[in-house]
Amino acid sequence: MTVNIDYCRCMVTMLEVTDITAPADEVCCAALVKKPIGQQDAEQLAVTLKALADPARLRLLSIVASSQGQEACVCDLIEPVGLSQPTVSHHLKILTEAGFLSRAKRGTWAYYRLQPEALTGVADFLTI
Amino acid sequence: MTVNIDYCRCMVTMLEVTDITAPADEVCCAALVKKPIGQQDAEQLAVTLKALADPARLRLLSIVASSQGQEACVCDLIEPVGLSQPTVSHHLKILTEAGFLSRAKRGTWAYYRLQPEALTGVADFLTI
DNA sequence: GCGGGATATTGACGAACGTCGATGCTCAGT
DNA sequence: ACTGAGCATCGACGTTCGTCAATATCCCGC
Repeated sequence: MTVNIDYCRCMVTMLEVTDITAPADEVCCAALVKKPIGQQDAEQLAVTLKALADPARLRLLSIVASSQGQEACVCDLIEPVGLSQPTVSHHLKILTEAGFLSRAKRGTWAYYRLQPEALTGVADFLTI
Repeated sequence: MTVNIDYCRCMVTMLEVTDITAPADEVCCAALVKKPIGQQDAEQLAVTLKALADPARLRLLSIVASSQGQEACVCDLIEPVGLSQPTVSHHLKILTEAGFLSRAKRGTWAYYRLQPEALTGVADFLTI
């Protein structure tokens, strides 16, 4: 697996790692491992991870992601996850605010679409 | 970024994706995106992600990871995170049970060491 | 503009979580 | 053995979270 400098830059700016003092023996990335992150960065990252850390939201995200066009409306999600409509809307809102989904209203339907960059962004954080 | 088949196999076995019916137009990985995950898999993955989804635990993990030998004892972690010793022990236990840290007692000290595979395992889940 | 369908918001409730002080446990040195 | 240091566990507290029923909002077709 090769990781180029662009992936790193995305993370570096997000974590504002401006003064890297750790030994530069690694190629790139893994901001979490290079240098202790600050309190604010930790809180922001925790919010993002907390959006994923729920079985219902993981299933919703997975259903949307595996739908054609990586897109689905709320009415198609209620029955598969077995939760009430307000609860599904609640979870979709959290996923959207965290950047994992985007929302587009067409008619009376609300279509949620996967934002793959958000997933890869989190993944790069955890990759050595 | 190239992802080989071995990374995929690791995830496939973990999610027991035995009957992949989704179109095989993608090379590999991203079990979350290929096919809707089941309830049990979602709960297990949520437990793992929930272990990361806390500012104190992210900071602890980051401090341990950036220590020499990717290892640190509890007494070295209390002051940097600014929490009580019982709270630090509590968080370290959660991170250890989730597989992100390992614990080794030497004398009266308990040394926690980073388990990088756990991080890459989660990252592969989220990578397209 | 009215009625009905799809979705979002509100309010409420129980469960889970993060935190701490107090206490228990284990090991090293005396 | 006794003592102190390092760490884990326990019990308790306030907060956050996930969930639902009820209600509000938006939009389309008549």
